[in-house]
Amino acid sequence: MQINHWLSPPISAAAAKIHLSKEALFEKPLTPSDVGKLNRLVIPKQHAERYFPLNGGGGEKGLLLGFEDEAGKSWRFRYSYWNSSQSYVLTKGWSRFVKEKRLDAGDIVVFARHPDDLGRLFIGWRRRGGQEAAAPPPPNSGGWSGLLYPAHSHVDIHGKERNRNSKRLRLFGVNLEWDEEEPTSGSIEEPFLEYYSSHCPTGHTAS
Amino acid sequence: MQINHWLSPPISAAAAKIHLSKEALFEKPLTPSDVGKLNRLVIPKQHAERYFPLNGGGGEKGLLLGFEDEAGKSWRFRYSYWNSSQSYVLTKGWSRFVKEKRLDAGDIVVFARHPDDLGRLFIGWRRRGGQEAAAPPPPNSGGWSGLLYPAHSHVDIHGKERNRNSKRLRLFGVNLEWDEEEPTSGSIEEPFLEYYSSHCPTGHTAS
DNA sequence: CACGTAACCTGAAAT
DNA sequence: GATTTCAGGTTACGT
Repeated sequence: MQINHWLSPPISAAAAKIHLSKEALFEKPLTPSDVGKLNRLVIPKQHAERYFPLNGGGGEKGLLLGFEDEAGKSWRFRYSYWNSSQSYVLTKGWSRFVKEKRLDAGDIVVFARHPDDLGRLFIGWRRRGGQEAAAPPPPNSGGWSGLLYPAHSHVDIHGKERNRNSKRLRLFGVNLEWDEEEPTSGSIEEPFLEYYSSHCPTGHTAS
Repeated sequence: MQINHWLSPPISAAAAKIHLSKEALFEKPLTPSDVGKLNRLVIPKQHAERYFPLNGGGGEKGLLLGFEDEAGKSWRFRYSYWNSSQSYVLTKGWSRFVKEKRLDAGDIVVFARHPDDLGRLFIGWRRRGGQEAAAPPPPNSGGWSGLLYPAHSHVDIHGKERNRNSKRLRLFGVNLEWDEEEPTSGSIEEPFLEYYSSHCPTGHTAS
């Protein structure tokens, strides 16, 4: 069963904002092309236009987007719109990210931003679902050194990525979403932190 | 056995200059990309910077280089530096040359200049090596209506192209280099002229 | 709007 | 082992 890691159960958005450092934007399950020789990541149009708008003036040659990963490492990607395929893509720099993180088709890339500085972007990832609950994650099985909360009220509601067994709760104008099945025992935060931070070089663990 | 056509045996540079009309600069064995759909010829950096320097002032958008072929026909190519690949290229005009000369991968393009007018450039070519010594060259098997001598004293001394069985002689400040094995019978000039000029429409043959 | 070509990008290989 | 080179790709754009 897939755990939706950043949509933790009964935490209010305000409470989350206090000790969570990232605002989730969207996820992209990687296609074979996303991790293959095309050296590009297609960003679903609805997310691209909502969070990374290219309003013409943004530059016909696209722009450079800077992200931080779970270790605080900086990643800069060229972001542009391809008329030929009518799609938004990350190009230059993307293949290096795929290689360093050993990403494969089915793995999921997570985009987020700083709640108080919307220009500060983060990129995370996790291994493709199916094994997390069945076995302890191997080292480097996922990346992000912090908690997340959703940025808006309709995360993938219409997308294929939405977990149809999840539950939603609207608090303080923000919808929260989480999985009901197979709740983790004990603290709701520890497994998440354990999972995401076990290999984090900056030491942001749940201790 | 490949004949090094412009590095003829015991001819002094001065003698050569009297009746040879071209100063050899360098050769480029054509890659599949050089003759393919990329419509560009990559000029090895060492040769580009030595003979076709683009000193910034040459124009960030490159410059137009004019050459004469074996028939005296004028060819103009756009010559520029690609920052992305850190390489010097001939672009505009190149594909027409490839098509007219029927150049294929492995064929060799030869660059030369006028000894007394260094701004006068020549471009020649020959079919890929391996058959010249084994069989008489077919019509249109190579192009250049003149003799060549090396432009400088260290042609590929450190490169892979240098024939390790060749001999060198320094005369008048110019190193000459030639193969000792399998010397051509008779005149040292006739095979060269025969080979390069057999199809020359202007009739500059060895007659 | 299809085609030709300029410019950009990357991986592999050489150094 | 980091850097440079360049062959082989890509997209973008002008005609």
